[in-house]
Amino acid sequence: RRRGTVPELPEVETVRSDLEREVAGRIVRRVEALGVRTLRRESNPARLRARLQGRRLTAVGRRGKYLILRFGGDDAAVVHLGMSGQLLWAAPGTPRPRHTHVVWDVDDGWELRFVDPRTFGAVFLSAGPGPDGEPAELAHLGAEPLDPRWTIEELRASLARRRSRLKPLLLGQRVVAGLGNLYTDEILWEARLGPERAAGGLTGREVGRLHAATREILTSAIAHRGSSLADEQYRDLYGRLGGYRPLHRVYAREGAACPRCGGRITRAAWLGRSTFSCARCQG
DNA sequence: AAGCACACCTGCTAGC
DNA sequence: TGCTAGCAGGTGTGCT
Repeated sequence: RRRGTVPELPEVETVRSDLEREVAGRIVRRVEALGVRTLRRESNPARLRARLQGRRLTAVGRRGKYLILRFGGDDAAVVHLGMSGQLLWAAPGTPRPRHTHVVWDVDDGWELRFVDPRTFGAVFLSAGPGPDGEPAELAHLGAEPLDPRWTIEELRASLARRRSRLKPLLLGQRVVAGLGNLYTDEILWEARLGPERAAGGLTGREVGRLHAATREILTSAIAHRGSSLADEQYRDLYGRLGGYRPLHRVYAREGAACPRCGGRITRAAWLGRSTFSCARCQG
């Protein structure tokens, strides 16, 4: 079976850095919002036009899997790629692909396009920054795992006394932001921790391994510009594939030998999703 | 209150 | 060969 890649932190960060280099500094001439479901919260096409047209995109940020397009002052548009969303940089006159839901038309005629067949993605205007300066709508998100301020102690404290199993907790975005099904499996393998371990039962040493593995896997995946699997669904701003796939240790490798211990990698169906792990060396 | 089930959606694939 | 059921999964909501 072909298994898909959906954008998680490394893929979103790759798009963020592409946007920062390519689109930041340009003025948005026109905004078109064509998607019925894509605009979320209080946003609608008229409000998007009123707030963004004629404005300069000053910077592009990221929080978890959310992209933040900053337009100066407190004005920001938040983009989530959902499961099939792509932000694509397109030359003037290039035909728009199917499922193009939002288009930012910049000063020289190039277009930033939000293309999203499954419409799980989202675009909305932020109502304003929260206490941390990020859009208030993202205040529920947990730690930013590559932020140097994220410590082992903070992770230990947020896992303590939690009865949830490790994998669902990491997928929940409230302890750590930005992990999805693929990188959670890769991180738990790297940390030698079973996905069904009770989160509150980790030793100090195991919390340290989880913290280090999270940083290591995400940093490596960003360096390879993210993962694209067989469906070639994930693309960067220029439509190119990510290069991290050959480095996957467990994800979508059911039946293969564990690269660490030679055990058999298994797939378990869980809460409506797949979990890949090595039962022999993940304790 | 935390943890879980479920809805949302399209493209692709296995299986008849 | 043509059709369809099933799977893939991030997030928000609502129930227990």
